[in-house]
Amino acid sequence: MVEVTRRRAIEDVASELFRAHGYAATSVRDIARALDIQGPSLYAHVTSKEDVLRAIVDRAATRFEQAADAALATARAGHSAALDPAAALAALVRAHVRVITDDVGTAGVFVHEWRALTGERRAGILERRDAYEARFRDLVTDGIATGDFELTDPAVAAKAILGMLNALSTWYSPDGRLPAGRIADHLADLVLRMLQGGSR
Amino acid sequence: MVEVTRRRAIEDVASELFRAHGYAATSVRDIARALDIQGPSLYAHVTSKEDVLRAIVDRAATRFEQAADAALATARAGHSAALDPAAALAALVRAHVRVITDDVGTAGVFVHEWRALTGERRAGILERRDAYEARFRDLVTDGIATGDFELTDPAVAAKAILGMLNALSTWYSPDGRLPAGRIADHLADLVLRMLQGGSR
DNA sequence: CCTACCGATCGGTAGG
DNA sequence: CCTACCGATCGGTAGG
Repeated sequence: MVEVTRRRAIEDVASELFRAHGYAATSVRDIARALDIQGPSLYAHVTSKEDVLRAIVDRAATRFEQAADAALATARAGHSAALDPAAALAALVRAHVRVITDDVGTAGVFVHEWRALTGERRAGILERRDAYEARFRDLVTDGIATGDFELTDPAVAAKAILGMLNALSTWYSPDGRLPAGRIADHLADLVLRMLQGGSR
Repeated sequence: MVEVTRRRAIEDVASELFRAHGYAATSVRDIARALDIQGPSLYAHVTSKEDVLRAIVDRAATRFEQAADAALATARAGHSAALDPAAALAALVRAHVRVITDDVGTAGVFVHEWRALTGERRAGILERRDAYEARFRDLVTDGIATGDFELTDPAVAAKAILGMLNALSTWYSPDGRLPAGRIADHLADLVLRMLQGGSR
């Protein structure tokens, strides 16, 4: 968390507080206190408390989207013809896990606190969340079509995968037993096995 | 949600509001309004807002624990000797799903809003959550020992399973496409496949 | 970035 | 279960 601007420092501090205590339970003065300034001084840098939340959630959404773009582009690069659904999904899972472990505060806010947004901001982020979930669902559907995956409901599978991955934002700690890379290995493995079913 | 006492009606209304908007974002007057009474009138039935949360979370914890007890007792009943870990875990998953779908408001509060508890109440519920998670983890460990399951980290697997099941409290609706029973079928299937790995 | 301050709302109490 | 009310805190503004 090396901040270049004051605005960014505010968002970093706020994302950690929002993740730990929730948006509604975090006051503007709590954020200010963590930065060693007075509450009203925050308004020299932000227009409202909700705007801070919007900025955090927006940035997190962008990070998830870009990581997914990069992961799928790489997975596709290897294969001139059709995409290997299992390899693509594994890449997508690893990318998602990396976004969370790289900044568990921001990711946790994206996962849990977007509900505190109102009006258009809420609608906009809901749309992006749905589109992101669709990437997982579509890949599962592809894998069923190619015969790589063996299951009947891609929508439930996508909800299950994202639920299991997003829970990471509640239990991951950089100081934990497992390094982020090992966790990504385990989760990608669990997801693939869940979908592939195998000859059993 | 057929309430016998006023106190229970308060908890039912509050659990739905807490689940939908969060504990901190729900005011005592919001709860009262949903019951068509004045805010202060609530205090004839409860001692504090946090006590309402505590009661909801306590009851939810008890429901999860009792459902797990019953599921494991049934799974054990069939086998005079050693327990079949796959069958036991499937029963545990189904029981967990049923508790959520039977009352998604209360379950959602248990899953997400217990953090708003303070002091001893928070510590107490954290202990019960840990013990509950240990049931899943221990069954996974058993299954690895018997050779039924094929994976290396039971702790990560337990977190993954509960994360995927608990996400149900954010997307399940009684009016949804799939009836609760079908969802339980899908999730139990996904969990078992995730653990069994198979000969692939 | 500060002090001084605003109206609104919060959880909760008194007294019926 | 009500009205009247409490001190504390909320997000935010004015004016430097």
